[in-house]
Amino acid sequence: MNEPANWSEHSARQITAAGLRRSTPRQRVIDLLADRDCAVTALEIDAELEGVGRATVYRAIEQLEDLGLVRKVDLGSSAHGYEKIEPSGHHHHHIVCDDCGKVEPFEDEALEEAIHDIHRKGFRLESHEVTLHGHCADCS
Amino acid sequence: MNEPANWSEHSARQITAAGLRRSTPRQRVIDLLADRDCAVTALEIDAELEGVGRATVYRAIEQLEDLGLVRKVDLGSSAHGYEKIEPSGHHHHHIVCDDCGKVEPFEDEALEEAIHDIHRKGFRLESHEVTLHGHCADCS
DNA sequence: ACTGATACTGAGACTAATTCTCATTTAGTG
DNA sequence: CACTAAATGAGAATTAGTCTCAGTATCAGT
Ligand SMILES: [Zn+2]
Ligand SMILES: [Zn+2]
Ligand SMILES: [Zn+2]
Ligand SMILES: [Zn+2]
Repeated sequence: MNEPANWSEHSARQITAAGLRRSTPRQRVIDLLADRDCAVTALEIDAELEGVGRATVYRAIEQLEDLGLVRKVDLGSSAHGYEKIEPSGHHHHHIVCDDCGKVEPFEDEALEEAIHDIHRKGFRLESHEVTLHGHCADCS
Repeated sequence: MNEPANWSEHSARQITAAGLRRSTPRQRVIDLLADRDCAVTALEIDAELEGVGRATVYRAIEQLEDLGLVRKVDLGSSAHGYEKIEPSGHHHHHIVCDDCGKVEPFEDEALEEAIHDIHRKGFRLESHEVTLHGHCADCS
């Protein structure tokens, strides 16, 4: 019961609520992110969105990040992408093949529980990122 | 019962075993990493090691990584550093303050168990990285 | 210790990713 | 419609990281 089609609308509303305007270029970035279920890099977005400037793509991502609508994910070998954050809190983590760079999403309830049980005085925890590294079948 | 003073020697031995030579510049990179208990960025190493070229720093890091002597760690906001890998397998993960960028190491046994229980067909898992994000006391 | 083969090195050119600047356009308000 | 400020795109600037290459240093063999 996810709401992939709604994240775009939800984000547009949050953008407005934050006092920002509804511009076409930014909305196109939002729509592209809404369509993807896993990480996309800033340059991929830039390349895919003809007519939208690089600067705009980076700015949009930054704003969405600030509003907690998008999260940055480490994709190994110095690359990183962004993916939408479902308001439900439902999310996944990533396994990356250190040989070919393939990235695969995964979910694990026990892992989530272990993380939720971590408390650190002097820190208000808000999110987490887990990346498993290994070698995929093709690279073994 | 850690062996912080020995990692440097251990690494030097592995370097030799891999057919590489014992050069002073590379050894200086190793020694610097041996001294640190948490992540250092490549540029920090470069800045701290007068007389050692940037290229050499990056090359040394890459070789140490390939030999499994050093691991890359994500430090939030597009920065990443490297830290030595204890032969014992003993390691820590990181909490980063999304406001000021402060990074703090932590260890959690339950988390490690949860991670070790994860199996993914089509993937031979070898290592993992966990980063908790939040706000430190100073930034709240 | 001398020698040769070759790993290693530093300087700086180069590339790629991201940020910044600024003149122009556009959304939203009245 | 008119005004104001947010937003945009082109491209310059900055940063991080990689590559090239001519000279240097390591090490095995003598
Ligand atoms: Zn993903
Ligand atoms: Zn999680
Ligand atoms: Zn650390
Ligand atoms: Zn661990």
